[in-house]
Amino acid sequence: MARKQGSHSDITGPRIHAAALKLFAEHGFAAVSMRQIAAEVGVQAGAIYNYVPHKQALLANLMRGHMDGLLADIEPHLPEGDPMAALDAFVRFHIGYHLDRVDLVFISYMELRALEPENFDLITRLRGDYEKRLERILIDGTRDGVFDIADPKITTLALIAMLTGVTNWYREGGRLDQGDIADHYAAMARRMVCAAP
Amino acid sequence: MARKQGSHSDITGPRIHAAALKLFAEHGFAAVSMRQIAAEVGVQAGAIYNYVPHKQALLANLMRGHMDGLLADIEPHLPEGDPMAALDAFVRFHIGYHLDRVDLVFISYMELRALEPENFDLITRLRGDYEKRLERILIDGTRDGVFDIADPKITTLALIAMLTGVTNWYREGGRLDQGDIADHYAAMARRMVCAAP
DNA sequence: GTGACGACTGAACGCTTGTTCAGTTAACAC
DNA sequence: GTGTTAACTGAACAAGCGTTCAGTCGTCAC
Repeated sequence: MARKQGSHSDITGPRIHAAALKLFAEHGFAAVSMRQIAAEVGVQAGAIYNYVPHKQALLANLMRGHMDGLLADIEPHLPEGDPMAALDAFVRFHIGYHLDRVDLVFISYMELRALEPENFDLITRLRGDYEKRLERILIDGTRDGVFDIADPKITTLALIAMLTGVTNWYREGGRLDQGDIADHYAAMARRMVCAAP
Repeated sequence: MARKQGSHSDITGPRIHAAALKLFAEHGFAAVSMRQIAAEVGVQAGAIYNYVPHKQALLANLMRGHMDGLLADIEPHLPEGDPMAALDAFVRFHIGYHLDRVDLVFISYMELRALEPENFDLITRLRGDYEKRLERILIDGTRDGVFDIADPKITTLALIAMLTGVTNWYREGGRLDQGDIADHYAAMARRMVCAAP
């Protein structure tokens, strides 16, 4: 038996990537075999190679898609000219975007080392671009005197680590919903960048 | 040829664990083979089984040792009765301890999922114990009115994520040394838990 | 000098890995 | 109805996996 019913090329490709995402997040890139991914889709391992040249590309595609989406989506979310509002917007965007894509975030942080140098450099550069968005806000706010920040680079990294950490413990249906969480983190972020009393 | 010179049993065991630590941190647990670990030590793969019953135990030993050390070491570092001083001490201890053990921290966060349920539960519980130390400080400080914290649980998780994030970018000989970094993070932590101006 | 023992080798075990490819079949164009 | 093609199977490939174990050989106690 070969094709089962109708043409599947436009649906199998995404399904393979979705299965890979799920399994990579659950077990790690190296611990997942092409056969497991194929089984999740309901297909033989060989079929995957109609859509992807090798296993590495599966991971690279997922990460690349994640970073591209992240950079494209944040652009319209950041108001110009008001650093405090921009920081607030960044926090809420970051938490919302990441909580909606926990698996993607997870593998993008965990499996960087599984990438070949070329892909590694690309993803690292894109992540740097994203962090620059926040650093820009902090620098602008410091220049305007609305923030009091000793080292914008460190504060950027501290904030991003703090925000991304949410994905490690957030569970849907838990004590707090996404809105509550975003409120808390926005408040903490605001305190971090303002002068102490 | 068997033994090369002198008795090695008390040195080979630690060397195997050290090699495993290095390689797990570099490539991930699943991506490292027993033969690679053995080669790093200068021994055949079979020799590892004189020291460890299976690969999984190698990982579990490393994580267990890390968490035990962490919990034992923090105890004498936290002053009683002064939440602000305790928070400061916690921040400095956490950063110092983690920056001295970047590889251990890395695999303890990354490879949790590679543990079998029994080991997973153990490590997760130990980590919870550690986080409780910080949460206790925050709760005490809030009770005493020196902190202003809406949700101690969330602030705990936010602080720990922020602090542990340092291990992702710190490089020895970089722009800032450990002391500078600890100062910055201590200041940020203080702001996070105090009422905004 | 002899015997016991601990530390290690090296080969082997059955299995799984990523990847390739000739062959099969449903769907579509004409 | 025929021919073409896209989608997929299923078997095969060499390589590598974790683990076991009989055998080898320094070292030490007596």
